[in-house]
Amino acid sequence: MARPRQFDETEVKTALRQVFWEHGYEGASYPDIMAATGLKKGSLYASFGDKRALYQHAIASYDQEFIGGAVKMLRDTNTSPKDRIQTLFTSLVSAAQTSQGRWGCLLCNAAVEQSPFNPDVEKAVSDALSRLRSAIKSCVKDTPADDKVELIWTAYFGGHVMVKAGYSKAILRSHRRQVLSLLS
Amino acid sequence: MARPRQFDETEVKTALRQVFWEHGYEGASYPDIMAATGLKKGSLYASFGDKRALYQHAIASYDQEFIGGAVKMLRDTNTSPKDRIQTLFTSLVSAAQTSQGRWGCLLCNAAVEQSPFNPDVEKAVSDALSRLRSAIKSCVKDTPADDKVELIWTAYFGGHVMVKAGYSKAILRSHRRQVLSLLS
DNA sequence: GCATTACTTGACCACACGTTCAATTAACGT
DNA sequence: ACGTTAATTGAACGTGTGGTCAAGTAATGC
Repeated sequence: MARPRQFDETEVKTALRQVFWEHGYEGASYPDIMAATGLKKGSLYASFGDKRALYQHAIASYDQEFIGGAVKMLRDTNTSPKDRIQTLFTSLVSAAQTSQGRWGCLLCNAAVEQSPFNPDVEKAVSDALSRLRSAIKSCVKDTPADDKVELIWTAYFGGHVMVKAGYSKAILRSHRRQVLSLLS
Repeated sequence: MARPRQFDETEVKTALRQVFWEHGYEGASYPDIMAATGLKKGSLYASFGDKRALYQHAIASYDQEFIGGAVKMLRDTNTSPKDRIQTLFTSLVSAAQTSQGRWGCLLCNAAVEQSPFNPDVEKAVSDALSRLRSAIKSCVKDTPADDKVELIWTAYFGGHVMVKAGYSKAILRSHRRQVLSLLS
């Protein structure tokens, strides 16, 4: 056989997720990407493809880790629907004004800056968003918010816009309280 | 005296708004900007400054025209609060899947792609967003949605994310109905 | 030990970017 | 008619971009 890879594929994908999350697609340059992953351009091209492909890997990693986690949480019937929605919006409060920058939600960022220009991004993003919507739907089923799925859904991503815009945790807490009031 | 300007300043600012709205900050190149405004680089620099300044002009134009218009509408007590909120979210439905592309909301786009990196953008965007929030607040005062200002506010910008993501008018209409149900 | 094979490296490419500026053009006051 | 002054033009600049590739390196099977 031949020389084995000197990096862990999952670690690299996590680094890709991080660097595109922080800088956006166009804002992340190869120097940034190389610094984040520890790989040189050549290795990145050989193993993962061009910049667009790297971005798709970043989206996939975010989808799997964060959207996947949220969906699982929202569908966990061991806790009350209200607790689950509270957990979802608490992650938003945590995302506001952290010391490590305001990254918002990678999917939300990708939707805004890339979906209209890149069909692959559009598909990956809308798939993930729709999955979250379904999870919210199943969570609020048989609650007073049964007929307010889209409202809760957009409120979640609108909250991420506010995080990017620089609003405080206090605003996001008010926001969370108002969402939770729909469920009682 | 000297040679007068051969362009209308307001028209150029409108063109700047359009081109950054469509392509985003980094996505709009000078060829794009020159085509949209009809001015050459030199004139743009002499009259409006560098690319960051052009972007600020675009944001200001959007703020004045669209946010200003929405604020005025929301504060117009000649129509019912519900009608006013309906008008606001009908603009969202119209923004979905138009033939001329999915531009969303320039302020929302600017928040996501530039606010964390450009303090001037951050200030202009959060000012405008806050003004809209105040207008929503005054609109829903003394309605059942009196305590749901942040929810309606984020739902509006979350809706713009969905427009960018490519969702249909039908989804946006459901969304509008759910927002309006808060007011009755 | 050696050939094979895959991974890694860094130099290199063409191009597009935002920006600058000297030269040109055109309107005004005199 | 002319000089002044600002607006306009287009070529040029340096830099950074995403992408390529031949040479070097290291692990495996024989």
